[in-house]
Amino acid sequence: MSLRHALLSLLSGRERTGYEASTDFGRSVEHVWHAPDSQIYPELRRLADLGLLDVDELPDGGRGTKKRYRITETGLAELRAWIESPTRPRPQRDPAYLRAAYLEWASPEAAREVLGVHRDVHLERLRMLEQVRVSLVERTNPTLVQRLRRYPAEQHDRIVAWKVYAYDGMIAQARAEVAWAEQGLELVERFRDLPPLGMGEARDEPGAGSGA
Amino acid sequence: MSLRHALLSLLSGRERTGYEASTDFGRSVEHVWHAPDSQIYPELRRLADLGLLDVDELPDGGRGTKKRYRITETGLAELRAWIESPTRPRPQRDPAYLRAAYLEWASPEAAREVLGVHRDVHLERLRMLEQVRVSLVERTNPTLVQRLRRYPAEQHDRIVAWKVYAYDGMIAQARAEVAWAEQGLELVERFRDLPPLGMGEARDEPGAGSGA
DNA sequence: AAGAGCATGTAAATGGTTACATGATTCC
DNA sequence: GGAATCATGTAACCATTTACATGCTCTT
Repeated sequence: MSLRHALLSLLSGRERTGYEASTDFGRSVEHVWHAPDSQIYPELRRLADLGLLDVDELPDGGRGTKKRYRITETGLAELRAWIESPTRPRPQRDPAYLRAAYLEWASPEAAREVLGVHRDVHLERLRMLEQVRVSLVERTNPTLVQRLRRYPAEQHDRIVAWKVYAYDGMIAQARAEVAWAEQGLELVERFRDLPPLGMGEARDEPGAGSGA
Repeated sequence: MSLRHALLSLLSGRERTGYEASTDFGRSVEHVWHAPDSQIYPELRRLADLGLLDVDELPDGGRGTKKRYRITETGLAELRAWIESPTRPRPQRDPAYLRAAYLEWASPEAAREVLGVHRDVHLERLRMLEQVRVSLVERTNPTLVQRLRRYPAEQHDRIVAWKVYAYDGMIAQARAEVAWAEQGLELVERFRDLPPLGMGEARDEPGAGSGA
């Protein structure tokens, strides 16, 4: 239910057309909350229906119309209320950790591959996050620059600080994932020569009648 | 789509009735993959329909029947194939990070509360994870003990090692969350005296016609 | 006699994924 | 002439959440 708040967050920076919202989303909020276009356009409309956004239909040179969305006072109040309310953390549900807990079933080659991909994916994410972090600290990030223009200079440090803070957290997460994958790769080597597990060696507990 | 594999993982340890599966799930796999009963029972049935589990209906002393589920060769093959295949990481979608990125909207009191809850939740999770880790290393964890009974002693170290590895990863994550929350609490104090952000000071960019 | 544990779910709603659909304009 | 970008979505499906539903047995 937070796509809603991701969009309100974005639109609290400046008004945007649906298209701008969806592309800017992909460049900024996306790193914190993923959503495809097919979710964004309908959600913008729903937010407008609820009065959290204002819409203007702009003629779009023969092409049809585009819509300009602007956050309302109600929308801002909703955003603020959400930001100020702690919510339970999302329940644990990460396939990588489930898989890791049962890697005794994988061949050493497959385990190496799985953990290698995990490391690489998070290394790449790490590089991306670090780049964005730099653009925030240097205040060259376009989405941030536009946001700052709306607020007095005394507010700028704080606005930037929370963005950087969020990225710092995700950077720490990404580094932890990389380190974890590397530990995993060491474990694979430690058990490299052990024969694979099979159902063959399964022995049923006495008393657990083997059906038929 | 991995509830399926969470259940196959659990049942690869030993056969269970639906009820045992759902309670044992809550004690073990749950820490890695959350699912409520209302998902578990129907999924067990689906897995049986697909031939990944065998079912025996056992009379349950007047009460009705209970079902005993046992993983099949096909089920084990499916589990193994899933474990050996890397999957894309789940897209980023954590409300805590979205919220953090816009904490300039919160009052210092609310921000303190939000971050404090985050820290406490993860501290508690951390303690739980560390306890389970100990029970794995000492091999007193009941679910683990039952699993080990099915495999030759030479396999035990590896089986335990991957479970511990998964918990180590989650422990690192929990610690990172706690540290991150604490950094956040420091940031709150740094901006304690800055007036709140409001829509009041919003200035529209020139050219962005103020509607109506 | 009450409460915990055994034993099993259904139903409705929400949220997210994937694939598809359309057509203009501007840049190379 | 073709690709990228602008500009919107719809539809079907799948997974997850939340709330509810039922009734027995064993222990205190």
